[in-house]
Amino acid sequence: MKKIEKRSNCPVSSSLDIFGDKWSLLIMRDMIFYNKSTYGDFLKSEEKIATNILATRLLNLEEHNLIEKLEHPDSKAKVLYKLTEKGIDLLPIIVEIQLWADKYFTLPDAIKAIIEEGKKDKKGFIEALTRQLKANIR
Amino acid sequence: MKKIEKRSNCPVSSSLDIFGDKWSLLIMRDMIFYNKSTYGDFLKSEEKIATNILATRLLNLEEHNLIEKLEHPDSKAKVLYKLTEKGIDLLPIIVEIQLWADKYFTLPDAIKAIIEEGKKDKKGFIEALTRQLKANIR
DNA sequence: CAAATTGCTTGCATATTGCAAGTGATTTTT
DNA sequence: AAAAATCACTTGCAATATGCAAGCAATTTG
Repeated sequence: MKKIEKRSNCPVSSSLDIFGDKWSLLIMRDMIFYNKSTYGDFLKSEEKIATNILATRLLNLEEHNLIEKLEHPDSKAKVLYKLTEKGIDLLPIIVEIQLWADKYFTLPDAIKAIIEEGKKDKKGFIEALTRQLKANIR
Repeated sequence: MKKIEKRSNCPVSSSLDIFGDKWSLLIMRDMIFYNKSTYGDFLKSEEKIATNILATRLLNLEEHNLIEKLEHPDSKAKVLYKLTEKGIDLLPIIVEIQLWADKYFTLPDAIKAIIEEGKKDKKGFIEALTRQLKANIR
């Protein structure tokens, strides 16, 4: 599969060993904020991930238990990718990235609207969304 | 130099376009938490970044104004890399990564000690360290 | 003033990413 | 029930990024 080498015991380094690439957090964003759950959903994202890269990233996320691969209830042809608690717990990181970007980039209004809640009440927003997402996986 | 293509207007995507690789946040960690400021300092880090990679990452961070390259006060042979406000503002992201790692990895005690403060009073810790770092760049 | 240090650059091997075109298993359409 | 479309990938190959080792010019140190 993949060679997973841990560069050090530093928490930042160890975390980046798992999701420190250009795509993993975008997949997690898709699942957390846009409820995407199938291979096709991810392929349709604005950033246009290549299909083979998507496959390897999904595998990696699954191996590290950030997501789970399940049978899709609607069809045998589909696969359901589902967030785990460990994956949902990346939300605070993603929110902080959004807030940083909000401070230093000019963002489209549609996106600013999504961020607005986290800006006004970060803790509350993260807690509420986390609770909602975790309720969904039980 | 480098081809910088913005994949989309998504804040997460745009941010990852800048620091979404395996090394950039480690350099920022070194500057924020360990007061590293020279090329040699970064090379000495536990993760053993290759010298050419370090050079390109520093250039990239500088181009995006996360760090500044200045004359070193002690010696003309040295270069001083200094955090900018934009760079210091990555601290909340790094702290959230540390807290996530603390939850899901077994970390060495020495590192747990550093994280402990952020765990007990995240907001206070981030604010205090941010203030301190920003005081240093004026 | 020779040796060491500092901050890189250069060349080359290996690994990762990206693109385009399949493929086989289902599912939908006719 | 056959044909077409959808779905989740895989495969081959080119382009790019990473990693390793050596080299180098400008200081600085002994």
